[in-house]
Amino acid sequence: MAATTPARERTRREIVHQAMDLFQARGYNATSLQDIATAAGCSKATVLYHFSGKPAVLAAVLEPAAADVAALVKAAAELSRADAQELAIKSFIDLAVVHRGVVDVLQDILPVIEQMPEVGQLVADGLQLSDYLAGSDDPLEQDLAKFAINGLLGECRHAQERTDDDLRRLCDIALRRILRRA
Amino acid sequence: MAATTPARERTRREIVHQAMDLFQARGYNATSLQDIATAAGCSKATVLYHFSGKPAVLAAVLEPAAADVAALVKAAAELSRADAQELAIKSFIDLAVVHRGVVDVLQDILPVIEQMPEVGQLVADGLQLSDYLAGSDDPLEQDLAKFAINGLLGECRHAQERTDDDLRRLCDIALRRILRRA
DNA sequence: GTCTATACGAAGATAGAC
DNA sequence: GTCTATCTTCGTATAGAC
Repeated sequence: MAATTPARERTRREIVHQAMDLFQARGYNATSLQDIATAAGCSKATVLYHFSGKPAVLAAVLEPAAADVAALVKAAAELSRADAQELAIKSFIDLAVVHRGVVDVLQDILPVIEQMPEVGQLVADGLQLSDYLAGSDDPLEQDLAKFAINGLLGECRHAQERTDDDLRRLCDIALRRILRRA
Repeated sequence: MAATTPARERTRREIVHQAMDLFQARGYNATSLQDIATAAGCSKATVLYHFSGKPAVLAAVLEPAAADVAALVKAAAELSRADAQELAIKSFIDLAVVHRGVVDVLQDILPVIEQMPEVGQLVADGLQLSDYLAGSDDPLEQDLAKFAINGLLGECRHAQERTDDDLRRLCDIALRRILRRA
């Protein structure tokens, strides 16, 4: 099979990769297109050739995580409520740990997340997961599930130095304590 | 006792008040000095007459919460470890609920909080409280305390519609579940 | 595809009049 | 104390050459 225009793809990938690192380290707001271009070794104009604007770069950065979350939501929909909760506990932790860089990025755009159609689906899927996590329609349990998610996401922020397994173990304990599924 | 130059104080207070509302609604980064000035009914230059810059406005906005947290840390230092933990559970919830607007604001400056000397003391006091909350030197309990704080702060964000008592009750349940002090 | 050069606007901050 | 006017810097985005 033929390689798909290597030059174009290589530059594009490098832009997304560097943008990810910068968004994570300094936050989305504090990162300019110039910063991204410099880190990627190209010019601002090149970034804007590949992406329609800064929000489009953000969407590309979030895309792998958004796809994983969407797949999880779809899988949970096939299960019974109890099985969906157990899957949500296990898999949500996995996703938050593996994509913890994305968690950092999302944190920074929270105040304006409603005005970003690029992340709308990801937010909607996250809320759906919160529902599966609660395991029931009891408002208290629903609130506790949201509480747990906030704790989980907070724990995965700025946790680059931790090993994946350590972080997973901690989050599993905390989640099961809150949800009383220990 | 003589009133302290009412005109000056009145304008200053109005600036802080409006800045608080704007920081909370749109985030610190997304709020300009012009926005604050317009909301306060004065000019940008007037804002900069009262405050040395945007970070100084932020410091003034955070000041009441910072004072309360500092007082709590000081009070906990006088107690036994077990009593300090119980005080931390009760009072930290109170502070987070009462100052939940400030929690919103802090959220937005997290990525750059290290570069803001204005909030350094508040952050340091928060970490100290996390220590009291853990109740022991066990690294797992320390991590769980941080997890709990993240959940607690997350719950207090964007919670303007909730009553104080509802929010307090929910946070108390969640905190005691995580810390196993139910 | 990628670049340089540039337009355009908004932000923080200052100067000086009133 | 508060204003208008201005400066400077920096952001996004576009135009056109290579």
